[in-house]
Amino acid sequence: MAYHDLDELDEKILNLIVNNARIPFLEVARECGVSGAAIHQRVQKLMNIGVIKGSEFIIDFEKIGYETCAYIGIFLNNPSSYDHAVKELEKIDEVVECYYTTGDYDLLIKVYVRNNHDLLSLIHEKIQPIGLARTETLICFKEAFRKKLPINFTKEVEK
Amino acid sequence: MAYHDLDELDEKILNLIVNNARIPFLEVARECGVSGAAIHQRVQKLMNIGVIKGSEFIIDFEKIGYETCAYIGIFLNNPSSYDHAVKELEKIDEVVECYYTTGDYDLLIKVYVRNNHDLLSLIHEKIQPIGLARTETLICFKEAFRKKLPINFTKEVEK
DNA sequence: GTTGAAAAGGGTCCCGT
DNA sequence: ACGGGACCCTTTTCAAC
Repeated sequence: MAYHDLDELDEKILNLIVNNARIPFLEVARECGVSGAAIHQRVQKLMNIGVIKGSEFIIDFEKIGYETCAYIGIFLNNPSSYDHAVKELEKIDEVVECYYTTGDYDLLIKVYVRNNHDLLSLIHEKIQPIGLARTETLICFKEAFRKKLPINFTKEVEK
Repeated sequence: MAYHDLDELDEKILNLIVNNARIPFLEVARECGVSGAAIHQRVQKLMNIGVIKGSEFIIDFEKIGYETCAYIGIFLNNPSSYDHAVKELEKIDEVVECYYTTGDYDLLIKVYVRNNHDLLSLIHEKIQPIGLARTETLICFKEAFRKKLPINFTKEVEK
């Protein structure tokens, strides 16, 4: 089932719940003018088809001691080592996101550490030993903003 | 109030709820061996001090038609234009994250678009007109994984 | 800061349409 | 696929410890 089979109600529900996972479904129901059971069914459907992958609380990692966030571009020695590198990177707690990329790097990862000193240790003692060609680090010293893509698949937006 | 004032119970609660915003607090209470009211109060406190910034449903954007994700490194013409650039970038729907960075770029942003064609339009028609020196695009053609940092602030982990 | 209980409200399921 | 309703569990509040 693709998103083409989803309708305006699915879209409205998604936009209502995406920024607040704790919103009561009955409130969503009232907003949408349908019953709570309908919302319940729709959300269930959206989870079954994988459009909704889960929910999470958003934590301010800076406030709990992880004051350094960085992106690290990774160059692999050879293409065959992709899977191995990803598997090893996934084992490292501090690595929270990992992408296959085109362009300069082979992989791009996002990491959280307590401070710059820990960043260096992380790279030297955990990331480099995996067996990469080279890495390039980009420290994020401030998150300017973070927001959600408006969900919109029923009518294409005009350019 | 800093994270140093948080205790093992706060830590345990955070680890239990961070990957499931819909978990009943009573279930958390049972896991932690305290009352539901205690969990309720703790979560309230964690929100008040900003450790919990909110909650969200995790959407698979690929499944709703946004098949291209990219990071774009931005070079500004001059340092004074930081704030203006950030303000303008925030207005663009497709830009979902923005960081001040050290290293090669001045800013790093994350964008979601429907396809590569839309990525080009986005850069040429919305991002470049803000008045930047140059941009460098890095397309993520697959998210290898995404996970959460284990929350751990009571005892420092040994290296 | 935590508890237990009470009141209010939401989640879930089943059946009828 | 949706609505109504029943049942049960959860959220939220508050007095008391």
